[in-house]
Amino acid sequence: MSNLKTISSFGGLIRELRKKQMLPLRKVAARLDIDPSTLGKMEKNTRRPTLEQVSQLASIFNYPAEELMIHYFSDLIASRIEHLPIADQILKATENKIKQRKNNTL
Amino acid sequence: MSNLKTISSFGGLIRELRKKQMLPLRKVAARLDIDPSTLGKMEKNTRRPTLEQVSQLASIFNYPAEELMIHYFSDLIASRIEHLPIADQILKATENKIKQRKNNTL
DNA sequence: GTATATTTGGACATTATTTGTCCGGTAATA
DNA sequence: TATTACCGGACAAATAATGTCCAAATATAC
Repeated sequence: MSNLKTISSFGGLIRELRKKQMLPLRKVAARLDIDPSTLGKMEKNTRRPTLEQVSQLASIFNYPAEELMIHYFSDLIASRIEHLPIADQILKATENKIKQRKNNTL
Repeated sequence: MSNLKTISSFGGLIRELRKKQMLPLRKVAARLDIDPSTLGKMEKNTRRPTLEQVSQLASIFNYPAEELMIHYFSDLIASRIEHLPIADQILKATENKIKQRKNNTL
């Protein structure tokens, strides 16, 4: 039940992964070289990890880094625009811009 | 020729709008209460306006605020992820999350 | 071609946001 | 009950975003 469609947040996902391996925050936090409290906040989506921490987490939990990155960035973007009525249009426009810019530099 | 599909950047758009009205940076900057240089950078996409400045620009140029906002946010997001090979998947995941969260709070 | 106005870009300053710590309280577990 | 884990708020440090100033480059008007 933990694929991109059912797990909705980065924090929820890494918490699941940690629980599955029966690790306390303390242990994982030590490997990331941060305070357990900070990691706890990441799991509650009130703090964001750095990109490097995202890779480290993927490696610690032996989880595909790419998928974790997708969760990381989509959370980041969603948090920024989900409250707007034009969120959908923004995403479409973004898609178009990226396509267009890619073509222009080929 | 200045619709969402052909104009690719926020800066390019506001520059076009300003030129169409034959206004120097100086004049528009004065209305935004910022240095002309800052506005110039916004037009070159090396500085971002605040959200309030986006509305002000819409009003100054008599351009639909919503559309300008779409340009603003899509530029913001594109700049952050366009260099990634997984950009597209991120956008899809974002879309899904937003949909899902909207349903969960209905 | 000179004078004037506009635009550009870099160094620096200011402010806002993000990330992290510390610590005291609460909840769960042995 | 003792121990371990987790939570959450106040504060601190680091980073990023926004803005200014100024001098050089460009364009426009005379």
